[in-house]
Amino acid sequence: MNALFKALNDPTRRAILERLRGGPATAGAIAEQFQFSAPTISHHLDLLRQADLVTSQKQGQFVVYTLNMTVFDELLSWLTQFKA
Amino acid sequence: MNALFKALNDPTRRAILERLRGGPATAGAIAEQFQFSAPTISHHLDLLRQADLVTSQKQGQFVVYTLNMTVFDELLSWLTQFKA
DNA sequence: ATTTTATTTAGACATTTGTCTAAACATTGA
DNA sequence: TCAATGTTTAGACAAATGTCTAAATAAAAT
Repeated sequence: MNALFKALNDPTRRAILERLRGGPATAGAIAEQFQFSAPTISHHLDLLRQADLVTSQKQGQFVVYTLNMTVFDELLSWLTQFKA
Repeated sequence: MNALFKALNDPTRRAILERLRGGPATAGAIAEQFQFSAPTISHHLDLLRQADLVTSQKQGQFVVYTLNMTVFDELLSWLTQFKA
């Protein structure tokens, strides 16, 4: 839960999630979208993975990142606690 | 949206929200629940207010904090974007 | 009036965070 | 085998964050 909120607390990481909503993408393809360096994006992807918001599979020299929507359920149920 | 995620990215602040789920409470009553100093809790409450997650009304020498559930809708709709 | 109680503001300080460049690692292609 | 490409790791650094104590502000009680 901590890792989840931590991961979401950055506009770049949220933008990455939104990008991944359109389907899986390689680290490089994701990085192209932003002005930041590849290592910076790699670090953001790492935090997203730590929060289990994305998964990664190595495909040759590429690493493909995929959105993991399962975790959103956890957030949703935390949230629903307040809807009343 | 930034202030919202920022406010949620702290276990103490989330605990305050859950406390407030049981009804409004004064700054002092909230502070009692935690090991942190009153100024620290005051600062947390300030961040929650900046995110519009709570409102505050002064009542005599007390300040009463109330949960604002409206903002959860915003978060919910951001979230639903991913459910599909 | 003065003191007590409730809360916030100010300032300090250690830790965490987001970014970078340089270097390492791994895979593909010549 | 060597060079190019894609990605991550390591280390540095400024900025942001969470905490504290001391002081300020405001209302209530004596």
